[in-house]
Amino acid sequence: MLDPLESLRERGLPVTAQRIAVLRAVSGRPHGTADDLAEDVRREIGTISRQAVYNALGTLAEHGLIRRIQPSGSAARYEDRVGDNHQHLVCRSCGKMVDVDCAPGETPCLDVVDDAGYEIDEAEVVYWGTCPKCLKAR
Amino acid sequence: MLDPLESLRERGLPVTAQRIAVLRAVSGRPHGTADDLAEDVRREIGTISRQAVYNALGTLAEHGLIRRIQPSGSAARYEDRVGDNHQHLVCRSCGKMVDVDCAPGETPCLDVVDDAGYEIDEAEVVYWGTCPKCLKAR
DNA sequence: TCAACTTCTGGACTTTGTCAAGAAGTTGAT
DNA sequence: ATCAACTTCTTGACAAAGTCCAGAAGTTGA
Repeated sequence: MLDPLESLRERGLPVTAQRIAVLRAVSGRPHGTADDLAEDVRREIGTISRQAVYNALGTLAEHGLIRRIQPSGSAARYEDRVGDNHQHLVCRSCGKMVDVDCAPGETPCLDVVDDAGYEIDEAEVVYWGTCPKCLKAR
Repeated sequence: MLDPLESLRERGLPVTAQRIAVLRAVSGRPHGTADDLAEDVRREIGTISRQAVYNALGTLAEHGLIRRIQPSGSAARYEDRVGDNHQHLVCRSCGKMVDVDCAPGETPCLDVVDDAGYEIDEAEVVYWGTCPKCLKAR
């Protein structure tokens, strides 16, 4: 990914140690939860408040530097792969999440028969299944 | 929908007043949260514990009598339209959720390039946007 | 009617996240 | 380098959604 500092400057966001560390943490642990990331950040810069982590994640997501995913029944997760339209595959049994690429060029079912007057801006796809490990354990 | 009592019997589930009432409540309030439904149930049968509501919702969902949807940043919701592959459209601003039908016959992007060894059983699609009311309010 | 099993109740507890107020840091202009 | 204006961070309280547990009650099939 781009240099965190540059990424922030580019968008006119004030640069803080917390934001840089959070950005690095997301980069280093794709699909991490806010808690996971807070731990990583603490390992890097000593301490950070929970609120600062949520603030940073929220701001970064809002400005398109990271992407927030929230699968059913689990805390929100974050990743820095943005803008490439990949989707996610989640194990029902252990919660493990992996990236999947859709058939290239195909946007999944974006044609809605009746949009009920909504202005649609995003389609989020989550595939549910069982991961190899959990399949074996059955 | 089918008679609640019959639906439970068919699946060999013990029939309890709570389950019947929860099933009815889901039927009568599509996209309701556990709390919404608990209120409806109390109106019908007097009292029910929170745990019983969660138990019933969990069991019913597990046996395919209802479907659980969990949009980002909101409590889980339940509906009794099952088995017809419709999807959901959620307002980013007020959280209102409506059903949408995909182009008939098309299963959305179920061809995954690399399934990472997972056994995929469901693709969940959530459309994000702004509802007519919130569009007007801007 | 009875025994075995499952579910329900009630309360404590956990997780995930938000709110608010004051302290500290960041930025751009001087 | 310094200063004012603004934003962010810290701390602690709070809230929502759900889970865990143990004992009471209900359900089912024999």
